[in-house]
Amino acid sequence: MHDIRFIREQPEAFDRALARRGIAPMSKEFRTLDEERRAVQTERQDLQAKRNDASKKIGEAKRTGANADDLMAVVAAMKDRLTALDETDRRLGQKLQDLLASYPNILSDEVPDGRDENDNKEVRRFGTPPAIENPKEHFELGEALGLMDFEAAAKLSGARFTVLKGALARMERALGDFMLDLHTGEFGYTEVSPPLLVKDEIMFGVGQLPKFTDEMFFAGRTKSREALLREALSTADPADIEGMRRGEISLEDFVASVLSKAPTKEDLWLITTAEVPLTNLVNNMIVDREKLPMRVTARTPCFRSEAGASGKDTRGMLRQHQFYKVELVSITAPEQSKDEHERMTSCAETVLKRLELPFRTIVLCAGDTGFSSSKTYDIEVWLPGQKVYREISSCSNCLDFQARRMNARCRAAGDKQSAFVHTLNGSGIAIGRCLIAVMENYQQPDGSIVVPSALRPYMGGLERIG
RNA sequence: GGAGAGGUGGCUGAGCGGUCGAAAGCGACGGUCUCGAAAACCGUUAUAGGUGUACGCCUAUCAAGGGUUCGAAUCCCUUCCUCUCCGCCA
Repeated sequence: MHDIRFIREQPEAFDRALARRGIAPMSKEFRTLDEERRAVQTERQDLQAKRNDASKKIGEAKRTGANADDLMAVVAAMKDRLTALDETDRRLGQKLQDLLASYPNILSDEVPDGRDENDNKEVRRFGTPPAIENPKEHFELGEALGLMDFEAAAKLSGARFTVLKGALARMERALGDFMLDLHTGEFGYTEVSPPLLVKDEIMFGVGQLPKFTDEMFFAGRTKSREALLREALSTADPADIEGMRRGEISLEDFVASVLSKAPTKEDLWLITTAEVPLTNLVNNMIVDREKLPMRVTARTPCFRSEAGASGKDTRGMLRQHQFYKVELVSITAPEQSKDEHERMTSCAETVLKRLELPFRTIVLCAGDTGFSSSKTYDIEVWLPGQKVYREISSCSNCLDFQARRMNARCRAAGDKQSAFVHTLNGSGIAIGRCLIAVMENYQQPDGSIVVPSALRPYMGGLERIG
């Protein structure tokens, strides 16, 4: 969500920011709409002031028993205009809000120009890829061990699901435990166990709604088609029903009209990441400045439809509809977010260092940076089976972009002025992909997998799988 | 799922058609007093937006959104949330 005052005061800067994302200039439209709305608002408020004044006098007159007919006539005369202004103000205000919420965040100056992932810049590298002869991919290793079952998963849920068994199921659990212990024990994050189903406004707060419904799963409660139909019909305009009966309105138009007015209340969305509930912990709050930065972490399942990735990564468990991830979220005061972003990224990197997995960290270019983010580091882990670095963590500084959508502020004790907080989120890290990385990097010629020493305490001392 | 009771400022809690952005108490902050503190006393005590160079003025907000009315915290409708009892349930 953008700040209309920023656009009003620095229209060129706003247009330049859009240009970096490959979006045509919009400041003119914003300013026209803004001026129109403020004109309406001013007239409306003046009229309201007059009405309030007259109403007050009517009250006094009635109390003393005097005649108030003249005054009442004055108020009645402005009624139509006022109603029209109310409506216009509401409409323009909504239009402005929707427009402000539909453009991506302004990129940091530190983000390199570029169109897509090919233009991302490496910032550092850790470890060296192990020399493995004829390395296998994780699904080959897992299936051979009998601990990874894609057929069973397909039977239960279709494509893009996995059944893990035995030591691999345990390793998944161990990885999450290890990460949570690291972040809470050494980096000061507070562990949270949040809801996995959330409301519309919560998805809006992090920028997931209204634009990205395709990526999400929806948790609707079952209702019969009849009930749904009756519910929709109950909102139909009687004039439309009559019109359709007389054949003046086609069935198609009638249905369209009913649906446009039908209740839009949704049930709940499955979270795509724990960022959603964790960031929204401060939704619609004014937080004490002294309590910032606030650092929280959670291990949760994540649910993604992967609608835009058909055909990509279909083998194995690299890209799933459901996977576990440990998420890091920081809520900071505005001046803290830049340092916090570096700190958070290093917290995520530490996970890979402790597991002794080779990785590199890149900064995403303008064209590859997500909607809500102003700057994003991706951490990519080495996968010997594919011989490439693959994304395993993404750490973003959203500045006040999400805070505006959520109305999340902070205020120092004794201060009058409040400010929007800054929000940051990062994977710390994706558990499913981490499991893959461990399997492939620690694979042995006989198909067994050595357990990284950092993980052994979490697996009852087990040193090798298979 | 059924029945009922509610949602008022940082908190407790009055108000139930007019002068109410809202009594009172608590808390917090400032002052008097004191060597200092406590007590006592006096005072201050929301947020957002519009508008003007400016002390300022105006608008909105008593869960949210509509409506009735000259006028709504107060009346009506819808939604959300909380609590109590019953049923069901890991």
